[in-house]
Amino acid sequence: MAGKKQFDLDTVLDAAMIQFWRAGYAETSVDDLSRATGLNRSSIYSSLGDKDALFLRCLERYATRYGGKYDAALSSAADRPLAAVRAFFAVTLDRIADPELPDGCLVAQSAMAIPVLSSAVAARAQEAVGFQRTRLRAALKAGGLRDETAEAFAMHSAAVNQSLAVMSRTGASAEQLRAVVEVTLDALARTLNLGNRGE
Amino acid sequence: MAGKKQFDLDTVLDAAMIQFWRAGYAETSVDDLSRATGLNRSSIYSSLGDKDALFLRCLERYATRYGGKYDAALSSAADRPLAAVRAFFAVTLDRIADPELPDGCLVAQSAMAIPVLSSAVAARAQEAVGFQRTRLRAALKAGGLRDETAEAFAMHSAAVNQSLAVMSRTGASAEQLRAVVEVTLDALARTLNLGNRGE
DNA sequence: TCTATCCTGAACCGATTGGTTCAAGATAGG
DNA sequence: CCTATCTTGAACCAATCGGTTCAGGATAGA
Repeated sequence: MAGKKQFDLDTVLDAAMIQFWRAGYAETSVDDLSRATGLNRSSIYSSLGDKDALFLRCLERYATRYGGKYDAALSSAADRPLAAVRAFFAVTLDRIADPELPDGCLVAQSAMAIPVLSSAVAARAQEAVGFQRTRLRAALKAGGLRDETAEAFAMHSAAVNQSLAVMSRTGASAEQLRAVVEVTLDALARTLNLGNRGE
Repeated sequence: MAGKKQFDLDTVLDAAMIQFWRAGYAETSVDDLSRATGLNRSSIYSSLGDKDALFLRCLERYATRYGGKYDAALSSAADRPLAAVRAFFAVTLDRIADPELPDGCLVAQSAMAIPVLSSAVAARAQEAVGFQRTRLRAALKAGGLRDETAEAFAMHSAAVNQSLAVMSRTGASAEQLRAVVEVTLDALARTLNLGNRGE
């Protein structure tokens, strides 16, 4: 070894991720990334690869970080499915409420841009959206919902979760976003009660 | 007058609108617009203004065209609120199902890009999202919902409507999108029944 | 036919895009 | 101290960006 790394990789990746998150792939130039990370252009290429590779890495980082939180929120679904889904949405609402982070959602942002993304990036974005549906479906099944009902609610909840990203960018307040979620939670609560009564 | 217009304005505007709709503002160059419309670069500038003005015009066109359809769908809300809201979502689902048109939604697309749009365009996009909530709220109130309930359902329905744009871009099937909507419609149906029983 | 009007293609502008190269400087291990 | 390794800034590249200009062709009314 020799000269040590003169920047913190985690800090740099976070800065790049936030830049992509805020402005999107197309509206982020390598110069923007250089400014955001404080790294020189040539350092970005030598240390992090080209724009596509870096974006993919940021998408991965985002999916891993928040994917973990979503999984944790849903972990209690078998015992208390309603509270679990509420916690699921709280992950998104808390993230939006955090003034340190941009509004919106990097995955939703990328999903909207799929027609103009490279196939590798598009596939990864599509996969990330699919994961949300998968973890919701598993949680809802564990919570006692019939297969088709779980599937429908998983799809619906994943969609509503993405919609929060859109609405937050239009300046929707925290209360308004909560209202969006509450309608879904009410519907789930009634469906769960129906199932309990039926057995 | 002299030399007649050598292109059909409606056709050209539709082509430009679809280009923006598919690729978004940032990923659409004036060259792309030239190719999509068949018009020369200089013709675009002299006849339609610069990129910003043209985008604004396309956004206006989009909002007017589909705004009218949404209004028509909701017009029967006083008599049959559930059917009206179902028709509201059908406007979006039909549009997504149309193979002639891009997936997604120009308004949702623009809303996601608000942080990097010019203030005039951003304001217009924000306004367009607000209109959806307003027309839904008015329809739901006319349908007999209490003010707060109408407000919550309007917000929720507008959000779900936007989410269809995101989900359609990830390759969601028509049945999956219908499932997303059906959960919302079920919730509305039960809320409407509750109100009827209460009086 | 003449002429005013409109549209066309092509060239041009400076700025910025993603991407590459390289000499010079900083650093830590030997 | 010396050297191998890493980072840095700056220059450079071709391509494209949004935007402008202009000569010439096409057209319709007079």
